[in-house]
Amino acid sequence: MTKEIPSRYNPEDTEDKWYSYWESHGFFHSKPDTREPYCIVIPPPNVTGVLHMGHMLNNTIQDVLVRRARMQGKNALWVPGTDHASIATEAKVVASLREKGIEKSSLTRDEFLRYAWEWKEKHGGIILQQLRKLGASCDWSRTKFTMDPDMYESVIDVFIDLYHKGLIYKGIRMINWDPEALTALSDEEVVYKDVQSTLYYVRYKVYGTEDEWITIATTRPETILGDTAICVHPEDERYQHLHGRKAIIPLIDRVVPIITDEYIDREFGTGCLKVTPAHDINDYNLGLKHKLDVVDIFNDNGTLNEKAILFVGEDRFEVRKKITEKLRQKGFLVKEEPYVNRIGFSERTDAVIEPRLSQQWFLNMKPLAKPALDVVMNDTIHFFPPKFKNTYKYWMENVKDWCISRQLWWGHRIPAYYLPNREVIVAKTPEEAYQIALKQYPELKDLRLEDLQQDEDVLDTWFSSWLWPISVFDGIRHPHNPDIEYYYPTSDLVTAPEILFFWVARMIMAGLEYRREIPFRNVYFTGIVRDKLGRKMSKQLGNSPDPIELIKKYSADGVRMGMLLTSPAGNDLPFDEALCEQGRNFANKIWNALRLVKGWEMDEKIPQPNYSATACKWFENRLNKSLQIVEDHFGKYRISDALMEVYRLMWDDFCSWLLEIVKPPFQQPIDKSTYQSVINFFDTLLRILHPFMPFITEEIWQHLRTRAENESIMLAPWPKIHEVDETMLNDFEFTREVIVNIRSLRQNHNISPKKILELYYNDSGQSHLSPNFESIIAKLTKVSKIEPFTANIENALTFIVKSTEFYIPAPQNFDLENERKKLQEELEYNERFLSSVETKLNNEGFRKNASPKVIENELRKKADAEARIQLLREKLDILKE
RNA sequence: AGGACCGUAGCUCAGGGGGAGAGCGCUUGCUUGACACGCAAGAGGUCAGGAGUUCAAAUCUCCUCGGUCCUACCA
Repeated sequence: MTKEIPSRYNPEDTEDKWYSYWESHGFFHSKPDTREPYCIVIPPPNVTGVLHMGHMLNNTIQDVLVRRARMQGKNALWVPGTDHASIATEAKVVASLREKGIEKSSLTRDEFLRYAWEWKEKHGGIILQQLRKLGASCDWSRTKFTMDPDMYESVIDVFIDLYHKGLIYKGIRMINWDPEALTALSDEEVVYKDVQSTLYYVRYKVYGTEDEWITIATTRPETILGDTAICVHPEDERYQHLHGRKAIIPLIDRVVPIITDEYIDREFGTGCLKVTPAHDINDYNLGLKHKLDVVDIFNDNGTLNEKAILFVGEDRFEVRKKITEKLRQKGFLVKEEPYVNRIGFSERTDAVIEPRLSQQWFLNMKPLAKPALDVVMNDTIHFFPPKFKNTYKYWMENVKDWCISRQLWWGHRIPAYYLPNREVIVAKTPEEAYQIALKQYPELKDLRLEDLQQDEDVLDTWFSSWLWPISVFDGIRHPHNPDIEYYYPTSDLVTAPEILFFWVARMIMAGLEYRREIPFRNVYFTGIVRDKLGRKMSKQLGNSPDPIELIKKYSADGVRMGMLLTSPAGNDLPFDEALCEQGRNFANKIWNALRLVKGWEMDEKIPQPNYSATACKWFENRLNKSLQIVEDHFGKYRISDALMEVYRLMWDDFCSWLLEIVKPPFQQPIDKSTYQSVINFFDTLLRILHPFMPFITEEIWQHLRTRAENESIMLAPWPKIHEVDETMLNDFEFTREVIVNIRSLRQNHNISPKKILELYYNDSGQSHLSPNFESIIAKLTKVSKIEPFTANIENALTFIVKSTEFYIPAPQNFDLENERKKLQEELEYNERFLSSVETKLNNEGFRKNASPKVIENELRKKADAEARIQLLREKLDILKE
């Protein structure tokens, strides 16, 4: 009748078994129906990626939310997918081609893309495969990729639409150039680091003088070749005489104006700035303002071009060394000093970013940002934790236009077509562009389709991810299809605060622009996973454990629990393997609880003992109390707190208390009523635990009762909360304290656990000992009788719970001195406590201002303390004799 | 430089004006007929420091010190 239960839980086999069971039965699949929808779209990981600890955390949380929603009877859908990560993927493909001896430059665009797709098919699915190991209940039939044909088309449609709305434009701007990847980067893709460098002081001769000089300070002497001005502060007394004059650039002898601007910091260096509008954003702005020439001296790859005159074809860092030497030789270098400055690096290639003037496509963000700011500030979208609203607000109010073009091949190619007359047409296909061109420019009579040249660039990856919650349901191309209308807006988004602007903000903008509706109701920001030293886990540092190895060691359930336990929303998560160990231990504990319960033999004839009946009633209430707490935690997205509550309920209340109370003596059967209650409780506990530890809960749930084929705990209903009888809980708490005291006395006085004792209590006050609980005390502490005491008992061990005094006649000589000491300490503590309460009560201000409830509470504290003090004194008196 | 958040037990964190909490770790004792990945009992805190508001402050306000993160970037 019962399946054989192995003595040891084997997670590896079990987890694979249940995952394929769930998947093959289509339990993850969702389609629109009449139920309330619950939907999460996965933050799409890179196709190039492998699972790291950040993913583990993020996806575990999503799975918890989805599984719970599913059990709550909602139509739950978790949409998986990946993004194409243009820079990272292209870099990987280029590298792998190079290993084969193929240079990207020798390939046509189409040839290269064939290789890229090949690479994607081979390596792109790893991370989604790994998510299955974690137990992720994604609807795999809906797996999306940002370059799927429908997704691709959505991106192109949006580009065209925004272009026609006048929000997308092409312009020359100072952008962040990655000379290694040979592409522009957005501001968000640049990471600044402190770098030890040198500040070079270089003197320029003042034009028209024999020996008059002006000295500037720079960290980039190589850019001297692109200088088009020298700038000083208009009020700087040192340079008044130079206003309106000119200076000669060393080595190349170009004559440039000396201009004045209040932008200059007089304190820095010499208070004199060389201006290179082509290679520095601030200089560029100065150049615009003062109408300076722009001399761009760099090639795409960071080497110098012929405009530099000197060092043509050499790398910028080589040139820095060489020009410094040359300036020194010719007496232009006045001094060098060490200097720490912040330098931008490419997030992807780690190359030093070159600020560069370039023609790029931009998206005007201001009109999109305003409504997106409002929905967050007025809590239409909730942020957890809410502190991120501040950061969001700041960014949205200071939003800059988004550079959306990238000089790459892997990605969504910009649908812009250039005509021979250098005009540009934005259209979905070359044919369409051709037709428009004919209409728009009748003068181009001989225009042929082949004359149109499509823009070479692709779009920033985020320009596809920002549509994710809409495009995964094909809601851009078909705004009224059943999926988008049913699942959108999605429920929760779980992501890292690092991509608040990259992604979250932009999704909100896109949602409002294309659906007139928010994309999700709640955003849960996870913490950043750090190592024990507080460093962010990263591939570069090599301080991140391999999640798959962790799962092998501790089981997926164990790792999930480890991730969840200390991860309050938005806080950093200092990861420690010990947490996974704790998860594994917990799994072992539940497993053994199953073995215990299923090992019992049930006998319908025997009556239910009083202790079991009472314990079951208590546990029923305890369970509901916990459910209330868990519900509250979930409502606040406090997942780790919710799990901890369940953990303690299962381990402490269920295993350590309930099971120990109802456990029948060795090889004796258990009564039917208790047995059924315990099985019911166990069933409920497993259901509450299932979202956190899906695998072992399924395994045990299937063992617990005979289940039909097609049944799964995944689909079992989330327990309903019933009312809680607080008196019951208080009574049990009192009982528990009595039991702990007795156990403690046994240990402190070396009384064998097997020795039978007697327990007497002082019945004079209002006793807190409820008769129903006496049988529990008797069972768990091996006392033979529990009675009110009548006469003084000599040689008794005593303890006090609330204001009831308990006596245990000592079976042997106990440590009198020790006992006296403990009583004395307790007495002193109580006296101190009483005096603090009395001070408060005697304070007239307190009696006048405090609420009656508080005063009543203080009076009760006083009465309790007085009673305890009296009892302690009496006991001490007896012991002194 | 500007802003946000945070300093509570050895560690990681809850709590948020009226009796200091949890998990892990630690100590002690246990072959307790489910579990040593365990059972039981314990120890451990001037709630960072200072001032103020209040009858009452870990909690509210201000200052100091320390930490984390975000934004901007000075040649």
